[in-house]
Amino acid sequence: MKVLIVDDHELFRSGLRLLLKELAKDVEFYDTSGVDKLDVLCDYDPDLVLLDYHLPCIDGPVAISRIQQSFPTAAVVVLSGDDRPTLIRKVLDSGASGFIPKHSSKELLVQALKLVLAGGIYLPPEALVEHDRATEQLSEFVGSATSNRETVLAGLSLRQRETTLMAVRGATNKTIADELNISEGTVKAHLSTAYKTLGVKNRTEALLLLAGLESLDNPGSAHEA
Amino acid sequence: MKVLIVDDHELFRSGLRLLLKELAKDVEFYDTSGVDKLDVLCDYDPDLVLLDYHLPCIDGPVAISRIQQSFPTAAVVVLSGDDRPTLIRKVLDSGASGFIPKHSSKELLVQALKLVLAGGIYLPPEALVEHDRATEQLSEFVGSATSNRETVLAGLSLRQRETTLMAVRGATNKTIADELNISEGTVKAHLSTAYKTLGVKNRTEALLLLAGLESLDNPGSAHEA
DNA sequence: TAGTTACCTAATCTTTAGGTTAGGTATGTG
DNA sequence: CACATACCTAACCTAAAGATTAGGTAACTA
Repeated sequence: MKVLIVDDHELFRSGLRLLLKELAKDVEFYDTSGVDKLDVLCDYDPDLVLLDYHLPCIDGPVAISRIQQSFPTAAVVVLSGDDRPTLIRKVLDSGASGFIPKHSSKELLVQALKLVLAGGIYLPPEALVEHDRATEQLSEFVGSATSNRETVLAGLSLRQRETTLMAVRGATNKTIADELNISEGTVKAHLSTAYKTLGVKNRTEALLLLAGLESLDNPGSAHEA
Repeated sequence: MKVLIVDDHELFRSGLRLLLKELAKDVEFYDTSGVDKLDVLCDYDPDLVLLDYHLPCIDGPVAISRIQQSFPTAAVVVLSGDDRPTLIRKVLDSGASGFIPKHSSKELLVQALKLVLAGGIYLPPEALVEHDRATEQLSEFVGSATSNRETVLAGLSLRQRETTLMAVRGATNKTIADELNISEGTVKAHLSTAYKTLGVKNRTEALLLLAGLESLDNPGSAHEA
């Protein structure tokens, strides 16, 4: 296996080399002090790149993407003394397969790297600490909720849309009827045909569909990837 | 090392046992089909708990926290066939140390578990797919969806939780009754009291509450007088 | 012990939801 | 013109949902 270490501290590089002997017997090392010297290594083709995030004179994410350009098949793992969640997130979003704080134990480092080489992504505990309150969260939820919404509702007529949306927000048929100044029977008819075109059986399922939660959890009737 | 496997499929449990023989020589297994049987194992004290997320009749996050109560020192890893980012996030937020999609390779599973046991957290690649798109906007949507869920459901009894969760996922009273082996009347009674404590009037409102969407707001062209 | 509380159970009755059919209008097309 | 289509309307009738009442058990308390 070929490993490339990118770090400007010679001492750290050699320490890392020793450490990684535990990863596998047949490790072939190459290391460099900066990303700007990658061109020389164009035929090296490493399986794993260990990158010190705080290189002088180059931005971390830029370094990551430059490495990925040079070695598309390599897994990039970032090492850093700074383990703030924001940074970790940034690194992973830049395409790295792992983030390992420098204060990690030897065992953890080795396991994390093995994991990455097995195709996984390593995320240190610190990355999650701040999550709840702090910041980003994916809103594949909101995203798909609203976009699903538009596309799915497109197949409905005006009255069908109106009644369905109101029903799905908790209104009773009676309420909807009053609101729209039509009879309750009419509301039911609209809902019925709307359900049919949406492929659902009742307002609960309609809500699940429109909210983009095929299931609130379980696979029952979810679409498969 | 002691490993506890919680899954309702006997076949999956035994397959997993075989697989995990590769993890270490001195593995001591115990497995069970449901979280409700944990009391029996109170003196077992596992190092690692492998949990199937989609257990019948129990909410995933509830299962996780119940396991953590019973075995505070154990690392909980969730296995699931469903690998949507929302779910993964939910699992990690519930305190699990890892999420492993069931479609993962044997190697990846083993490495991920080693990693978790070394103190890390494993996150599958799928978890990051959607991130870029929505990273800035941390859906207090999902956030409040899950956390609301826990706190709100806390006020319900076991049966009330079960029936409510099933109802809210689109199941009919009849289906719920069959699933739980009780009469439809009983289901209705449970739901009725659940609604009362939740402060809602029907399953649609319950779903809106639990999903954290007070408002599925504003359609492009909804109500018009 | 009796009394209280919490929970699961279930049958009843009322209300709400949903399916079906059908009439009305306003289009567009041969 | 006759014909078809799409949509809004609404009155049925059945099915599902929800409220109410009530019996039974276990645990806890006076």
